[in-house]
Amino acid sequence: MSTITLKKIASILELSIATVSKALKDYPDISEKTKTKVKALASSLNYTPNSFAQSLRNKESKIIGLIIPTIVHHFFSNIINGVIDAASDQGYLVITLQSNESYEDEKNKINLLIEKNVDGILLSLSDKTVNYKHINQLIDDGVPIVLYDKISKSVSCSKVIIDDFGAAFNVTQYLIGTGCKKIAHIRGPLRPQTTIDRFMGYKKALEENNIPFDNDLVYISDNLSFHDGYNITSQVINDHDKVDAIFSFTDLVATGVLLRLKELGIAVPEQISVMGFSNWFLSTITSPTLSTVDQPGYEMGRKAFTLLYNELNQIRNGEPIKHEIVEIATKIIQRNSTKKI
Amino acid sequence: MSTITLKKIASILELSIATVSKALKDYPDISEKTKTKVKALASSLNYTPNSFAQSLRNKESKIIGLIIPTIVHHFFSNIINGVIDAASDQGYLVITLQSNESYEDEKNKINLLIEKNVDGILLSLSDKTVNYKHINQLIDDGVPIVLYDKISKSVSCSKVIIDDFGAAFNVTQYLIGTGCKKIAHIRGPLRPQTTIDRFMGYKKALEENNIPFDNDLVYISDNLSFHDGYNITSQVINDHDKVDAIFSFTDLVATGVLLRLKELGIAVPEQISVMGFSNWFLSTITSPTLSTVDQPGYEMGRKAFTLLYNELNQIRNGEPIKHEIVEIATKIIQRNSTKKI
DNA sequence: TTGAAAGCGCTAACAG
DNA sequence: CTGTTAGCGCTTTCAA
Repeated sequence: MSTITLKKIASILELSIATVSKALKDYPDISEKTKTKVKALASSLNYTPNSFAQSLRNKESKIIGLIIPTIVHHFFSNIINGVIDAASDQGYLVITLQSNESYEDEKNKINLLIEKNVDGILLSLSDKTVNYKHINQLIDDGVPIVLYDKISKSVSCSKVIIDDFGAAFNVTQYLIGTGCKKIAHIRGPLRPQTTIDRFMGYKKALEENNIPFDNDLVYISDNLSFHDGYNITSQVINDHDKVDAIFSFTDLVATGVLLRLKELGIAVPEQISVMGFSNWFLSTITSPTLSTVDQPGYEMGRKAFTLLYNELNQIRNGEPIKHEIVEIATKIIQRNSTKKI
Repeated sequence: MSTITLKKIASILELSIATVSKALKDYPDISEKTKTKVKALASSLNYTPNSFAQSLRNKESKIIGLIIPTIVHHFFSNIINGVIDAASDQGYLVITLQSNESYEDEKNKINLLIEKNVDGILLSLSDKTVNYKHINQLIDDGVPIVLYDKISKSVSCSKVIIDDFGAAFNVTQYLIGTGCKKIAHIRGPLRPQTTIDRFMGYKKALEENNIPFDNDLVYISDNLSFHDGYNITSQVINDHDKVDAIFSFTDLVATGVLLRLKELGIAVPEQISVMGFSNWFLSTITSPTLSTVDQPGYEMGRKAFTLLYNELNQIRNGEPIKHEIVEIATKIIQRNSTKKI
């Protein structure tokens, strides 16, 4: 494909490059006649502007970077999908990179993106990231950035988060509403804010319902795995009498809970209600199907892009940049592992 | 960030832009002294070359496009991951786009990528794509493209495929080896080559073992869904006596099979063996766990990029372009839904 | 060993 | 209404 350039079109039509350029962009100061002539030739020649030249002039690439902790992951896949869709609605393309929950990777991937002159970055902090110099550096350099899902309060930029606290609060409230009184909680590792918030929501709901919080009913799953759920369930049953609900901070772990309970001959939900979190696909095919919390990843992705897009526009218009923090609401998906109200 | 350019560095050091450029790239005709001086300043100023200018000169973006039928999908996520990893090993970044299994989307997304001047494209054909003009156009235009997973024989370019025929053949052979004699097959829709190949592999293995092929034992799942598996199992049991194995062309459907068999009180694998295909995560948490075929998505992604990269190099070196067709081997994952040999 | 100059393809201010 | 010109930041040839 001997590439078509404005120059080529100009020379064929015996016009100047500038005129051709303007004609193609419908500048008002070009006659209709030339416009149609130029456009006709351009489209028949299958002209596409050279994006490098455009970017070089306009100082924008119409490409954004997306750094995701783990690509092979249902929730994050949905986020990727939402970001790509929302971006493409505005004519943006997205370069995706994976941080592998590693601080080093996170820094390196950010650099790669910066070197490619992306217009902005969408980032979910890795679990291991504890200092935010690299992020603050970006912000100081004027690179628009929005944090999604795993964020930090000590970084000043736009953010999109799931309302984990509220979600866990509602779940616990809901379990209590179905008559549960002794609710165990399987929480995640101590670090990420999300698992902290879910734990706090659980605790708060107990308190508001005058159920004394018992720390012995809280178990930690470090691996977020099916087996953790399985093993912890054995412990729960061993340690306590009359537990009537287990609220797991993620579906996969809850799936392990379900299996272990079935093996132990404990009826779900009659004897023990089981609640997951995330609404992964697999929660629809366990037996019984798993009640859970829908985390709208797709919507989160869309929203994250939108916030970035807003900042991009503010910059373009020379307006002051307004950071925005958006909480995405979750909703309880009631299936067969919990009692009806 | 008042961006640092070669010009700026040059003026600070009172050198010419050309010298600075060459010093940074270790040209042999620059003195060590200036080189170190230039490099020191550049790194202290945090200089990163403007990628647009570079691309404009070098006519390459070091970005490739990846068109994926469905982003939220375990197998495809793995492919994305493999592509991104392999690309980043060679300093390439990847823009991901989704075709939604739509012919129109496929064409549009390709255009977006072309407009961004990506160096090459990785594409899995949508199920609805029946004519290949747009692809052949690309190839004629000299855009390197490699097809992965869902390919077409009528397009002449590099390709990476799963050996579906061989995989299904091996599965069937394996089932026969465990003593199964009346093996039902749940196949996918008529169109995509993958489901055809799996069906053909099944058939061939029966023939080679002198088991007469019976078309009544072949069922079609149109939705690739859990419920299809569930419902078809009812039919299978209803239609036939003594079926001793059900080989489903995908895990999700097999999961439905397992549930229905359990409900019917049919022991797996004692009475009926169940075999899936794809080794999705969910096959590890069914009960019993599901024997299946591992489709190495990650490896496929890596390989697809590698083929593209090879072509890119051939072009750069002015060599003739060699198309390569690679078949990725699968392996049987033996779990508890089939009898041991 | 260094630098001047041309040019990649496009845009936009300005002149005619 | 059209064209000239300068310049975005970089690379590379050729001259000094």
